[in-house]
Amino acid sequence: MTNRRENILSTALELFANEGFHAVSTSKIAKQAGVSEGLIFRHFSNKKGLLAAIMEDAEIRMKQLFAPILFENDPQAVIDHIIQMPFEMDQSEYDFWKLQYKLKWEPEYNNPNKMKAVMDKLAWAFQELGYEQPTEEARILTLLLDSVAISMMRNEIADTVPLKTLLLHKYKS
Amino acid sequence: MTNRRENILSTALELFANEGFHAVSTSKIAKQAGVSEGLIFRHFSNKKGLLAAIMEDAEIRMKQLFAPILFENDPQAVIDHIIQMPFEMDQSEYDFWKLQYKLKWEPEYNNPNKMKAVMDKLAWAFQELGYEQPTEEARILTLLLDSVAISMMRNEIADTVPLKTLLLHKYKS
DNA sequence: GTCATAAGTGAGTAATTACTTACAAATGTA
DNA sequence: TACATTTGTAAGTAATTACTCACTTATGAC
Repeated sequence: MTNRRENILSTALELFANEGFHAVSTSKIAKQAGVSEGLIFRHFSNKKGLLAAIMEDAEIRMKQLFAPILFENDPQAVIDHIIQMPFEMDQSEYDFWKLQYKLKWEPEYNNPNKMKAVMDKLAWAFQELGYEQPTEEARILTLLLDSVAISMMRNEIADTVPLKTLLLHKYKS
Repeated sequence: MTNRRENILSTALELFANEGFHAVSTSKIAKQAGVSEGLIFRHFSNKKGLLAAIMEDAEIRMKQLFAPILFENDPQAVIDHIIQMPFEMDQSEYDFWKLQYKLKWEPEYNNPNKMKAVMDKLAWAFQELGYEQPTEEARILTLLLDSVAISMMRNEIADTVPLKTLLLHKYKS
């Protein structure tokens, strides 16, 4: 038998990401996951608890994703790696990222400190490479790449290759 | 007597922007606006109709905001003007912009073509100034400035001055 | 002043909401 | 085998939802 708990988590992720937390009812999640509605509350106690469980999984995944960057000690490689991230994002990960970015609009889930380690590493890289304002450069690049990722998920960018090429070129030492 | 229709529109804008369309009930809007719930449906027929009315007002305002840029014919002034926009955004306009950006997550309200004229003008400016990939440059700058605006509204940027200065410097011919 | 129209209310409505509870089936452990 | 625990269900619940309806009040045109 398929793990029903996982089933609930993944269909809730899909629905929350695409329709929004408040727009999706527990009854709808249960139907789409093929389980009884009560089971959601057995496993997660709350609708918010369900979201919290999804976000806990997400936090682990985020740390895994950014770990290679934090361990990199070639500054140019740090920058290149970060630039490439949105372009390497797989379609199957869209729901995951959509939910992350959407929840940034809910103050209780928006935690900019989650990205602080990455920002600091980027600032270090810019400083190593002799940029005059490494902190601001790091902020600009992370902000830009967030926007790029979001825009890609919305299919607003027909051909992403020239964008990626230009960005890598702009940040080439 | 204060115009009750306007009252509904402005409190709905505030609530939709800060809590989300689905998270806010018509009963809550009515209470906060100090009107009967029925009046909302007299004026806007639907909850969605209320949102549509807000968005119609918004479209007019957006056009007014971007008009000066579209009429500008000094390419460097176009770029400078666009860069400065998020930094000149007043706190009183936050709800307006929050709603615009939030609704981009709902496919039926996300219309990238709304910004096409501005993007084209920016691309023209970059071309005039001899940039090698004006289209991509325009895309990058608009994406970045969206992210900057959003980040500012979330109070994630303590001091915006160095950011603005650096951006103007980066795009100085 | 008269009368049509617009603006506004308050008490409804059926449907849906998140969540509970009593119970059954499955699973692990000795 | 026996039995405790976990996993699962179906049928509830009270509260809230978007929306309607019968009615009153205000406004403007003549």
